[in-house]
Amino acid sequence: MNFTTRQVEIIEASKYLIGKKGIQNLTIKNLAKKMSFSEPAIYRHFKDKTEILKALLLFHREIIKSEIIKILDSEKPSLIKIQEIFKFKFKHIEKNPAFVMIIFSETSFQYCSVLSSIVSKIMEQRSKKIIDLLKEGQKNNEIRNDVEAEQLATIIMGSIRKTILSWKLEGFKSDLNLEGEKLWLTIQKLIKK
Amino acid sequence: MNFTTRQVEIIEASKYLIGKKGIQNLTIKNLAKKMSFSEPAIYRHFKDKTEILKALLLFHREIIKSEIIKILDSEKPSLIKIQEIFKFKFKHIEKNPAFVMIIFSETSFQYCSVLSSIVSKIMEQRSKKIIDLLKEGQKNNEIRNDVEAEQLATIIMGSIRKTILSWKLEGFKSDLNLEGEKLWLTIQKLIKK
DNA sequence: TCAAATATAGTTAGTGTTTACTAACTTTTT
DNA sequence: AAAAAGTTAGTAAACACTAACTATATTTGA
Repeated sequence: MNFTTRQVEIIEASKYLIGKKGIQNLTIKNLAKKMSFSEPAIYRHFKDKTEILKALLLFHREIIKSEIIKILDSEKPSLIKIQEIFKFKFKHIEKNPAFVMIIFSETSFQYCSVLSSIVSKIMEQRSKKIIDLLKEGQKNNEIRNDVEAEQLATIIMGSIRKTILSWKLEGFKSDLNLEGEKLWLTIQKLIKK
Repeated sequence: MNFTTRQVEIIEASKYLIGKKGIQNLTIKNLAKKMSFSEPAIYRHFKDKTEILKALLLFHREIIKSEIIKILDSEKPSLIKIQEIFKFKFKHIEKNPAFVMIIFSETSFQYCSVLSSIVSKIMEQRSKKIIDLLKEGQKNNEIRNDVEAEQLATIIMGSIRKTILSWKLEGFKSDLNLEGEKLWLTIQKLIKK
């Protein structure tokens, strides 16, 4: 998980390319052009293309993970914590459109079990954290407990994804943070006790 | 939108290939093999590969549309109608795994604006129908009206997608219809008055 | 301290494979 | 007779990746 400066540069360039035209825009040729050196030079820094995508996923996972841990470690009520994770997700996506492409490209990764299992694991870990938070909230009487935390987590994560997807399909036109806030107000009303 | 028998056969074969190994498994070569004739023969029935995917999307859209209209035209309460659409979606997906792949491959279609706009339009139309149903339900005092119908639609559609996605990422192991029923029970509790 | 040795990071030129698609011909159906 | 639906053989482009070479730092040993 320790990357050289050049490796980070290549990861950033990959992010740029994916963000602009999707996964299929990440070719060694385009990457080399963006880095303004030759194609074989890429292979001095990464064994193959899969390693680049793997690095991209892991690099970003760490950034997000540390941010979420910061939120979880605070001494705030569960509902506020969920709200903060909510806000962070939308802010992060708006800043890193490349990551949207990656999030929605489980299908593109299907040919490569290594990558799809990384995406799958990331999603599972996120789910777990949300579920724990919801259970905590239910215990503290902040969140209604006539419904299962697992289902609530599905609803929360699903609606976040859907909002982001609609934003993407509409060509990133609307204000994603605003959409996120509107969604949160509704979610909050539905789940709080 | 009128397809010949051979065209329908090719659409079915495409569905099979995508369902098995994803979009990237749909190549003219594989398609020809599955149809047990030569590659150029495909081009006697479709101008190019994009036309095949377009046909696949439109063909299925019609099937789903007619089913949903049947539900909408009945004289049942809105909440029951939503439940029926809910059930239908899960049943349909379990029967047609290929369609899951297509639903989750907006990214793969990004290179082709024709295809991505079809997917985008299908989603938008579905959204509209759900929103109308929810508004109807709010008017009839079946559904809580302290939240916007648009947001509820996002939550409903998002959580359906998320449930299907988890099922897919887990390798289609769990009972999708059961998951759907569990989700509905929760959604119902959250949205009804 | 400084030249030789070595490791690092780049180059050009090219390979083999896969891809969608076509030209030209043949068989089958109408 | 002609239209429709198939065939073989092939093309051009895109792709990930490699071999072999070169320039540039970095390390090492007298």
